[in-house]
Amino acid sequence: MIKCHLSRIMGEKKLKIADVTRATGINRGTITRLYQETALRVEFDVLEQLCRYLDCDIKELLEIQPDT
Amino acid sequence: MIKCHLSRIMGEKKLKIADVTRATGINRGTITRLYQETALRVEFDVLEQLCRYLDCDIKELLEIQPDT
DNA sequence: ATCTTTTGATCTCCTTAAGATCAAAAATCA
DNA sequence: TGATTTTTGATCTTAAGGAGATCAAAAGAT
Repeated sequence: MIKCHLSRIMGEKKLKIADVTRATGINRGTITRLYQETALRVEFDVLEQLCRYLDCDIKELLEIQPDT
Repeated sequence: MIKCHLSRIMGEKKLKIADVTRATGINRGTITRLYQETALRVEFDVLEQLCRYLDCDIKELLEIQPDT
């Protein structure tokens, strides 16, 4: 299972979904899905834009969870 | 730009596309696109299966390239 | 209380991966 | 070398789910 840490990172930076939407131009629905962890895939340019805006690495955003 | 290092990793391990297809069950077209770097997005479960099979981390497979 | 902003929910449209197939190229073997 | 098997490139259709938009409710600000 792949875990997306967007909500934690945004929390740490006190960012709202609307902030990320405004700053990156990424569709709000897309960010919401990643935030809520309902997304099953990701476009490479979305991943890149998010990392750049959040000033983080891919590995900080996406992590492979060990099986439970 | 996001760089996918699948071809290099497969090369190092001397794996063919057919090998990865067989072992992971991922569609050959999907692996080919990642190998040729024509894919524009990736399903999370494909990413996970590839990392597990190749025994690598997401960061070894996907990297954000600095602008050229 | 009113106005603005944010967010959750939901809808349609569109892109592209998934999956399958065919033929050519490459590799394996007799 | 010729025959057989394997691998791969190309391409087509189908389908999944993100893109984009909208509406209403909730939250926040004035």
